[in-house]
Amino acid sequence: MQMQSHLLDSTLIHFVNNVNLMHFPPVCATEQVDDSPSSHNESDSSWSPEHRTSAHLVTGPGRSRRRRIITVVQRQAANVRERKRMFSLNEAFDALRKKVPTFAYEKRLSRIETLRLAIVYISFMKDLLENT
DNA sequence: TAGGCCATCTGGTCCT
DNA sequence: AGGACCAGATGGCCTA
Repeated sequence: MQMQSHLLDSTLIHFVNNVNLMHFPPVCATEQVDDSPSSHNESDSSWSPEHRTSAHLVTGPGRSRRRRIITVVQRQAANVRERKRMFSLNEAFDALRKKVPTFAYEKRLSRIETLRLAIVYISFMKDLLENT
């Protein structure tokens, strides 16, 4: 048992040494579509603080014309929900970071690095299982 | 100082 | 109708 865990430890060290996140193959090169409805900025005359709480009429082709009126209170509540959602997402990332092997002195993995390392680690362990 | 990462805000869309 | 999810925009912080 001890020998087995030692074997696993050395294999993991080997794995960590060999993994190179910088050369992870790009998964999906998403097309850049420039019809983003949220690409508002200060130069947009309709975008003033007074208009921030009123829903904009969506007129783009293929877009729903359904319009949703959002009050300041609803917007603030939605912001709070979004913060909570992102917080729980980050908690999940932290949990995943703890499961993925890294050296202690290494800087904290970013979210994208954590995901990529987890993918590599899972396939590594899968191969290990199949070949023993 | 440029680039990477992250938090936050925001509006659109989907789902209940 | 309203919450969840998503993606774009933006600004701050940090590091090479």
